[in-house]
Amino acid sequence: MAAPGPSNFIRDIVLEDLKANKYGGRVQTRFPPEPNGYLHIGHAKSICLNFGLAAEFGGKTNLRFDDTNPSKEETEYVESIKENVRWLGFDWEDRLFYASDYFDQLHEWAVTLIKAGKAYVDDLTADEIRMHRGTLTEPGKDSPYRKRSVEENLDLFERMRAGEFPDGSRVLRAKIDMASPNLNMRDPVMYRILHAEHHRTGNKWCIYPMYDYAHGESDSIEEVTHSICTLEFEDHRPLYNWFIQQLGIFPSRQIEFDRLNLTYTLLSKRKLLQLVEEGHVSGWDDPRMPTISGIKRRGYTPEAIRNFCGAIGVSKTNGSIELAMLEHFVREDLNKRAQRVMAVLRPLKVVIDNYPENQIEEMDAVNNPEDPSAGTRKVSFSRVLYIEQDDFREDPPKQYYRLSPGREVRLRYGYFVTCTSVVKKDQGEVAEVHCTYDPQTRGGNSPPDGRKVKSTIHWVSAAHAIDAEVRIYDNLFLKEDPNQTEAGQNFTANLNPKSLEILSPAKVEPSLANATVGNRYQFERLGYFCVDPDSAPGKLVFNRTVALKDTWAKIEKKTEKGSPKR
RNA sequence: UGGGCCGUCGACUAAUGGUAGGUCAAGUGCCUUUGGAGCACUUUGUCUAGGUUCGAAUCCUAGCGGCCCAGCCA
Repeated sequence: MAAPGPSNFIRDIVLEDLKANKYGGRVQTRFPPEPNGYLHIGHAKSICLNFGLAAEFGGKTNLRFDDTNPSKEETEYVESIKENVRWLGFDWEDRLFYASDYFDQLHEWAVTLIKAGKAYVDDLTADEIRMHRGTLTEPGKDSPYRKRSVEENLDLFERMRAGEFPDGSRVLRAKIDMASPNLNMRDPVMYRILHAEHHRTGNKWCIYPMYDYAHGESDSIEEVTHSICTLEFEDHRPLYNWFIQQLGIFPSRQIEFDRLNLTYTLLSKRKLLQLVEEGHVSGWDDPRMPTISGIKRRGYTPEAIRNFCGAIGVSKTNGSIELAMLEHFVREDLNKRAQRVMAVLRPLKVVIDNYPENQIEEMDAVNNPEDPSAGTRKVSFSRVLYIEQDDFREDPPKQYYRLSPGREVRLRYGYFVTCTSVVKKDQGEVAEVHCTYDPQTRGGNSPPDGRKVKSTIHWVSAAHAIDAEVRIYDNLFLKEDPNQTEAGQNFTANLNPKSLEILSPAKVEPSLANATVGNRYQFERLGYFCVDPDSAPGKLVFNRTVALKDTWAKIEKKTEKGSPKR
């Protein structure tokens, strides 16, 4: 048993069922992805819910691939899904299942239903079936094949299975009610003919069960007690229950919850696939993608994602979580664990004129103020440094506390420096800044006279810094709801052309020389960054996971409205 | 327009007929060798109208609004 999980209505139901001893005190859940794409943060919500709930009550969670459609499913996807679930920190132990494990049983049950007069082979074309289905407001019409004898149905279904008929020529349908107000009950298709190779069963089958026929039974076979799924399957529940009742098999209880929506992001496997296929992103694991692989590469931690999933709750209202909520949980987690380091993204040369030409000092820097056990390290200080271009303004606006002519600031763990002059390029652009330092402020300590400084900025020693490429990410989409488009456009019209900005060369402190892929750091005053797999020996590539909260950016944005900037 | 589901601060979510609370966001102040972090404080909410009740976010009725369903996809 684990600690109590976050309260929600599904947990309440489980609690009630436990109290009523409904399943002999058992809690069995499952996470049932279709292996037709990569998992995304929305799936993480479901994974946390299913695994979390079972763990809390000493139950088990199965990983089951709902692989009933061979034309869309691939082994690459099952591997990525297994890896992602594991990375998130969950373990299905020996309970890895596939709906395809149940194809024989499902087929046998289909025969049972035919024998009971509850299923029939229909020769209508797909178009004809659609026309017979009726509409939302009008009942459907019975297929002319609905009254076939059991013998004929058995014979035809067997010949479907034997491969006698071409794709699409016949289907097996449940015989329920063509006048049902619930369209799912209007004689739904159970089996279709698909002469396609399945990623696991190969060419054994040329008929494949529909999800609606396979899903409930798969849960039943696994004796899943609480079958948790998203809202759109609510209308399907009566159908799943119908099959279970006709067959007299273990009744799992289906409970539906709202799928995750996140502002500025798309959570649809189909659309994510489109982004990959059309090359709008570099792949399923592009750090701008909301896939587990993408946010992992971006530098998110499993803990942050789990905390997020716990915090957003579970309900049946369809809403959209602000992206800021997700970002909060990465910052919260990384703040505690990420080592601090100094890095300059857009370098501006600073010369400290009164600092001895060949002198180098090793300054002590704290690795993580949130975690004293992380210790300290040395950083080299010298006469020529780089600071952030943003940290200098020749003509500082109100409330800008950083370096500007005549102003003194602290170089973190270095010295107090005062800007004395500026060297410009022909175009008037600032090429370098000259300063003087106060030797009495070594380590960045306040001088004996008690002089205070309004700002502390980061720096790297020009002679010691190493080059790196830094990738800055912004939202992939410009609109809160990427699906909101004008007529004739699709969501790709909302793509943010500036979602990726590459900064190179950035200058980072030399302690980063042996950073390895996946390592996460806080670049002081900038944000959290991690080493990208594109890195190679001597060529570091960092992804910005998320920026630090930026009070100055907020002030600047606010004043920008009223008055022109600068 | 048939059926199903859902409406609580800007966002998400609690309150299970009895004080509308939490998180994020926003704002203010304190603190600070990160304009980070932390701490303190503040603003804003029960879709509407009736009804039941000593008492309603909660129960009932009627409206209004949103989402889903007419794949041989899942």
